[in-house]
Amino acid sequence: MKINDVSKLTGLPISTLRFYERKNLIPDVFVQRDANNYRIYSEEIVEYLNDVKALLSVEFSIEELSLLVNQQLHLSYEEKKKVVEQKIKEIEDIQKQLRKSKKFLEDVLEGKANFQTKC
Amino acid sequence: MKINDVSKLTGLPISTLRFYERKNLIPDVFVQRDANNYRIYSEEIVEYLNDVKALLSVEFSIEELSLLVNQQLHLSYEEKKKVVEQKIKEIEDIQKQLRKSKKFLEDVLEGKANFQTKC
DNA sequence: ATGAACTATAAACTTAGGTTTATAGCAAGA
DNA sequence: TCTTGCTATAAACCTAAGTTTATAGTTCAT
Repeated sequence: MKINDVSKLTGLPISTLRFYERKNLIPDVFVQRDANNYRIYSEEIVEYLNDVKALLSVEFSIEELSLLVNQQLHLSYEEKKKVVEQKIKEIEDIQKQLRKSKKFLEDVLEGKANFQTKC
Repeated sequence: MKINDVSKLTGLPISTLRFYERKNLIPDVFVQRDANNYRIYSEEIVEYLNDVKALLSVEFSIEELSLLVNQQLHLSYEEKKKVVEQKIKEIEDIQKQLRKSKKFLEDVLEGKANFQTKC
C-alpha cells in the first residue's frame, strides 16, 4: 500500500501521515521504503492508525503516545500498567466533566439554566 | 472583587482572565472599571467562569462560546435550541469515542490488545 | 512616605498539532 | 513521449489558547 491508499482508508491527510511519522508515531514494522524511496505500508497500519486516532482525539498527546509506543519494549509490565491505568483515570475524569457539561446544556434548553439569566 | 480574587476563586490565571475578556467571553454585567481603571467583578462571575471552564475544557472553543454568550440576546429560541442541541450531540460523540478508547486501554492492560502485538 | 505588591495595556512569545509551499524525482495511461 | 498524477523532503506557515515581557500607574502596610 502506498501513502495515498492509507490516507483514503484512514481518513488522515497524507501530510498528517508524514507528520506522524516524523513524530515517531509510526513504528518501522508498518512502513518500509521501495526502490524510489516511496513509503510502502503493511495492511495492519489501518487498524493501528484507527486506534491512534481514537487515542489522540481526546486523551493522549502525540508526544505521550509516541513515548508509549516506542518505549514499551523497554518498559516493565508494572510500568506500562501504571501509564495505562493513569490514562484510564484521565478518561474517567473527562467523562465526568462531559456529563456535567451536558447536564448544564440540557438545563439551558429547559430554561433551568441560561447564560443570560446569569448576567 | 478585583482580578486577583477572581483568579484565586476560579483557579484561572490573571492573564487568562484578561485574555478571555479580550475574546468577549466576559459579559459587561460581570465586570466594571473603578476610578483607576481596575476591573471590579461581581460575585456571580465565579459561577459563570466555572461553567465556562467546564464548557471550554472539552467541547467548546473560545470563539464558539463567545458567539453563543454574546449573540443569544439576538437569537430566537429555535436558533439557540439548535446550537445547544448540536453541542449536546457533539458531546455524545466524544463520550462514545472515550468509551471506545477506554475499552482499548483496558484490553491493553488485560493483554487482549497491545501496541506491540500490532507491530 | 516608601517599598513591596497589585493593577493596567500592548506586543511579543510559546506550544501543539498540523498544513502549505517550493522543489524535484517517478509513474502510468493516451 | 508527454502530460497528468503520485511520491519525496525541507522549511515556512497557520491557528488556538494562552503566557510573558516591558512599561507605567496605584495601594497598602510599616
